[in-house]
Amino acid sequence: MLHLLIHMGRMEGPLTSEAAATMLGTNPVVIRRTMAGLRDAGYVRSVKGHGGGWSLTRGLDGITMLDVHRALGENRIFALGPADPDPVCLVERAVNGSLEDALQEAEALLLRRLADVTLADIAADFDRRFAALSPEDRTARAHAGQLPPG
Amino acid sequence: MLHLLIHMGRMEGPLTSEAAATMLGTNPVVIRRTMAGLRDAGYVRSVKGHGGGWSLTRGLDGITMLDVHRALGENRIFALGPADPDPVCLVERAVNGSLEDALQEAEALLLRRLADVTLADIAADFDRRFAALSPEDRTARAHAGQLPPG
DNA sequence: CCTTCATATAACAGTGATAGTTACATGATG
DNA sequence: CATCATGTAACTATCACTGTTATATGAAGG
Repeated sequence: MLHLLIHMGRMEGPLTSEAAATMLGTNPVVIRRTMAGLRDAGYVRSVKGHGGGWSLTRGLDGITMLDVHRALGENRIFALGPADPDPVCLVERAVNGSLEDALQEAEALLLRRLADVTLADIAADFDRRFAALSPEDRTARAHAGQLPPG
Repeated sequence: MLHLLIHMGRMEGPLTSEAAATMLGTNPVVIRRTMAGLRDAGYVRSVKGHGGGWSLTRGLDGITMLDVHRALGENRIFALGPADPDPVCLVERAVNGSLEDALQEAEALLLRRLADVTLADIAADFDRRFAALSPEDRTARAHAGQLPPG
């Protein structure tokens, strides 16, 4: 999804769900479902009808990885977690306590890191990767629909 | 599962899968499946027949939360992750790069924290919680099958 | 108007991972 | 040799997620 937003930041005009679905090898309805979260959070806008589609409401430098993560409702960071969040057994409570301490520290660090990186930073990283390609590769990539920087 | 191991560390004799399943409100076969990982990693041993069951091969201070996590084969720490681990698209590669940087940092921190805590530490935490109970509560808990410390 | 394009959303089907269950084999104990 | 307990295969159930179909709504252009 980050992927799509960055592509959108480099395009003129809106991106249709149809086109986005083709890019990601999925279905337009799936795109709409997912983008709905980003629209509700105010990062993108959707327009119906001729010439419609999805577009950003702000620059790539105004959206962090954390923003996107939250807007997509992906609040579960870890695959681990307490089996029972409020157990009666004191042993279980002690287990949860230790586990949660560790998880919260790691989660806090991850969220800080995600908040540090804007989509513009990722786009700049793309530019570096593109510039590192040989001229032939650059041409091939451009023909494959991957726009060159600028 | 940590739960069970700590109970085992405070019991005389082995714990049957049947009893463990009752404790966790699940099925003996599920217990056997899960404990198999811990047995293969050498933290517990299983004995068949009369008086058989599961027992620890070492003290609770010889097992960390990380040990258990690894032995259970729970290698997926995060619910997040790259959609395509090796994409052709350079934008996707740039996204993966930024995401992986953040994830790896957080994962490394979490693993350090998990490795820091032994099951004996958790058991000690249990003791503190138990000691903090009123005498009546302590009696009630003991009758409910939750052994007092010592 | 009315056709076309595009999103909005509900409803349903497919899919994969995990948990639970049943069944049977094996081994240890008394 | 009966009983207790694990080992394991095979099947079912459940749940979340993805994909699909169908219908409604709204915007643009002729």
